Amino acid sequence: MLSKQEKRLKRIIKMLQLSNPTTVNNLSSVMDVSHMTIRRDLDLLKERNLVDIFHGGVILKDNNKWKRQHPYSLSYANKQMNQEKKNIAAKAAAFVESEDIIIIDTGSTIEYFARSLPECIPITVICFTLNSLIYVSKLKNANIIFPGGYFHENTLMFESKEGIKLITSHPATTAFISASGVNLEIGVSCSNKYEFKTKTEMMKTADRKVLLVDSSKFNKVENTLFAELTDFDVLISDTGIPDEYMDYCKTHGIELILV
Amino acid sequence: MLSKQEKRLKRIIKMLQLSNPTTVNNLSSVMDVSHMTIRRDLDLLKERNLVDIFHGGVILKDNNKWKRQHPYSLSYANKQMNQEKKNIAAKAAAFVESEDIIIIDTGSTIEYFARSLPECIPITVICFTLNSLIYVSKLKNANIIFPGGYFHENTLMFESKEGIKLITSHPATTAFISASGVNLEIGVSCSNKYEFKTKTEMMKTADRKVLLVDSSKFNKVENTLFAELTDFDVLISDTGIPDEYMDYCKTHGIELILV
DNA sequence: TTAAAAATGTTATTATTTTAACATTATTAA
DNA sequence: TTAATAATGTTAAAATAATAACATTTTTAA
Repeated sequence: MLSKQEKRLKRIIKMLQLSNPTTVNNLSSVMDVSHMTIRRDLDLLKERNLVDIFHGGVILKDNNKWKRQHPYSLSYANKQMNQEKKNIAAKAAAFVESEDIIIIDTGSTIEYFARSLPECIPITVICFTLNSLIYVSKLKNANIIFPGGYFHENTLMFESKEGIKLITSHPATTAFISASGVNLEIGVSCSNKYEFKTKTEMMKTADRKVLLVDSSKFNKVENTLFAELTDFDVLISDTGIPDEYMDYCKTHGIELILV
Repeated sequence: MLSKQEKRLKRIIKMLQLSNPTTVNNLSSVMDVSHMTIRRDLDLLKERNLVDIFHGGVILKDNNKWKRQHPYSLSYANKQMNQEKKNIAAKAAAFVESEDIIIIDTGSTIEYFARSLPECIPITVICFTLNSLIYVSKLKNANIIFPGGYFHENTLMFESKEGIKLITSHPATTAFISASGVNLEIGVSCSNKYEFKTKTEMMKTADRKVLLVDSSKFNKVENTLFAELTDFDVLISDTGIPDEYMDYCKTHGIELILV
């Protein structure tokens, strides 16, 4: 026999399946318990990873949503910064203008960026990861250039000498680049050696360099250094970055955007 | 040209597609407009029946018309021959052996072939279409080489000079090739001029050439001729092919397999 | 049954969001 | 260009929701 509370939890889930999301007030009035009881129930459901709570209500989590919809996405180890990444990506998308030739890097933030690209202005997109390609290829307004090469499963990236040549011969107006480590003294780094050539080539050819990194990457150094922070024109991150980086950007003329 | 507001509306929908629901505050901060502007936008979207508004935020209606189809498969004009294509693909997959380096062509039959590839022997796959890549990239037993280039939406194919070089520098043991026209006198043809270089290069470098075509393609000639029938070592088709092709294969030493 | 524990309810305070009125800025058409 | 109009921004007051502390009820187990 289920406890009263467990029965309520089941009923909440059922109600959510009927209309998602719903409000604390609605649940409270329909189930004839106080809003505090509902809130405590929701806290439990949240702990069990079944719902998300927002100001005023709840939404049912679709746990398999990610896998079902996007089987080619990276299996993100750290989903902690997902909202920040999405916001950073959305901000970056505003930098894309009509007739731009943009080149985009690897990583989950960049995948979100690819998913945020405008659909109403003509652009050319150079990309070299499968996860981004899947979204970019849907754009009706984009020419797509994919410098191919050898496949790396962990990043879903392709790279080769020939691919580098394709990048070199198509100078981008803006490069949107990610990193797994950003350090004032040491520089900007990534996790895989094979990324180096592609990253540095993007940096060389692109007119404007935009770095997209969430704040969790700051003060870290990963195994492959590929740029100085001053090599970038724009840095987009979230408000969690250390203060010294704000000062650094100011004094070194890097446009800093925090979401 | 869309108005600023319409652009914002599109962007709001996009952000919702990334994370649903979302808050007025989040939208306002990411898009750098006041919350009142967002509220007015949301009112519009609500009027258009695209979203629901609740205290604090918005949720995307799941009947929304912005949901795009997944266009990673070719929109097969002729689904008549689908079963034949699948059977042809399955037969062809039996030709793949351990340590093989195979290169695979464009088209729906080849997509079925990619989906039929063995999962238990180590192979290297060279492919250059998005639809095949999506299946090949799931294989745990395959090294993948993707000669990149410019994207062609109708065939989901990529091609470029640099891609050709990658093909040349990785001679395949077997090439699995498709065609949209097979004609005894004229030869084997495809529908798009841009396929020519890639197809002829595959033919040149591969040790063994296998042609996969269903019987509906016989006696047809499409605009770009890329080979003679005698250039192939194996022809896999279905029992609907004209008799003269059977004789031809016999007299010209082409292994003919009908499913 | 009863005391202890757990669950639920009540209330006031705090935090957040909404609304509405008006100011400012951008866009449009003459 | 200017005047008119539309779009967006600002602000303060009103409405709603969240939190926390404590009261009450229900459940549990001796």
